[in-house]
Amino acid sequence: MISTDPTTQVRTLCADLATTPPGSPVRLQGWVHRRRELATVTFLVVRDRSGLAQVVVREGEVPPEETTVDVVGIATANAQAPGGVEVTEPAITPLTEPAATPPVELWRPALNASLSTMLDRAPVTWRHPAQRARWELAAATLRGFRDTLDSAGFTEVQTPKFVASATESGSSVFEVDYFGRPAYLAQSPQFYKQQLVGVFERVYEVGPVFRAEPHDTVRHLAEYVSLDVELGFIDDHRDVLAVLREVIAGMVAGVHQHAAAAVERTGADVPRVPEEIPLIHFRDALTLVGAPEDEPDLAPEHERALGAWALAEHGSDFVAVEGYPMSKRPFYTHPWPGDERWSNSFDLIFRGVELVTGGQRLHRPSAYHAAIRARGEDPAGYASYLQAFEHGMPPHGGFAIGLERWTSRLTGAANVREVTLFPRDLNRLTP
RNA sequence: GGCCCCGUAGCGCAGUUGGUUAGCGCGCCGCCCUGUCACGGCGGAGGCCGCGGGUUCGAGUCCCGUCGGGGUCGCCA
Repeated sequence: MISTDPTTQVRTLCADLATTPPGSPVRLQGWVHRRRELATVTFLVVRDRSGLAQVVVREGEVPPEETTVDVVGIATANAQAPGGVEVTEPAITPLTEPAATPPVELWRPALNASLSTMLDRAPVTWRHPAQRARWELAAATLRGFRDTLDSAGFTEVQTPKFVASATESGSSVFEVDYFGRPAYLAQSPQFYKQQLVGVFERVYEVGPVFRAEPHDTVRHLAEYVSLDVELGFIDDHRDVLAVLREVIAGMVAGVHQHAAAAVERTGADVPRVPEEIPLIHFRDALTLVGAPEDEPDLAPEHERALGAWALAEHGSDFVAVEGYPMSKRPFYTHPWPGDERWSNSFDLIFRGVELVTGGQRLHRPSAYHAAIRARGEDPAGYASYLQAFEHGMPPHGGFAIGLERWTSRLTGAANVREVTLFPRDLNRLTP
């Protein structure tokens, strides 16, 4: 006896229908992806998190596209059905009111909508299977990131996003009203992750950071996801680079392991991570790209040139640049031993875009006092942060990866907004 | 923020040197079609041409402003 009582029928995922024995009772739950109404039969394509399934309706109305439905029927083998199995003799129960016509044609293989439409209609446009796959790549990346660090003895931490002072790297911050006094949204977890190295030795954090910089470009957001890592008992920044290499390899493994279908759907070009990421000193990088030798930073054009060089010379999608000028780095940056014009810091360029910044930090309290005074500031203003160093800190360092930049390079998206669920930028605060 | 380009129907677009009823494809609605899979056929509805001002007998079209979108540079993850 086939049960048609929805409360007693176990749910079958659409993707599992193809392997369901013919004749079995099944229950699908999902969205009406598309109706195809013919003279004597209506094909109802149901979409759930796993994929699509075809339901054959011989009589009665089918709710409009995007309505959520519960379908109880029989798995039936049919050579004409996509995947070879379809659901027949269905009892279709809408789970909500008939859905309003979607603003875009979600059932088409490719979503034909401008970026502005995608973003304005994000709650609906993300439903498109190809669109959703982009975020699945990000989610799989996060799993790989966490798996790698968890198994290397790191502790995941969560640090405050309300902070008392706006000091750090000088980038603009958002001021908020914190119970009547000014506070700021954290532009990075830098100070906290360092303090927690004093507790856990090795920490990482996945969380939002906030930048009030008026950068209106394809690779800037006012809020983005930062993958932060910090670890103690290192010799110098190259130990940090070695960890970064393992973390990136773990992210790539995570994508392959958890999002193979999304890779195929998006056509993502998942990089191979070389055993040794090509490493070049900042001053040599300037020479290589033909920039003036007193240039304090690499322009986007130079980063693209370096990316092209790494690919041509080393067959690598990645290149690390070490030794950035101290003058361009934050006060906690450790100088290059023997030549204090340079720093023990690095950037990692992925396919021509700056993906990671990291390096060795100062760890002696005396060095912090000197560095802060050298910037014309009073160490007293950093008292709560400096506690960690005064009470004993190991040599340490770390890095931060921009998630959206990673996924945009992975998918070839021209704009980071394409791979951000609900982007926040200069003009956009909704949806 | 500087510079360049763009705002026309739900979506994607066309619209000639300024000219009177603003078009196309898809979607949507109705009817038809023996199993489709981007189904197919016939018909229909749907637009203050982003907003404000100006030039002109006349503006979707030209000019100014403004808001929004895209790109690029500075800067950054």
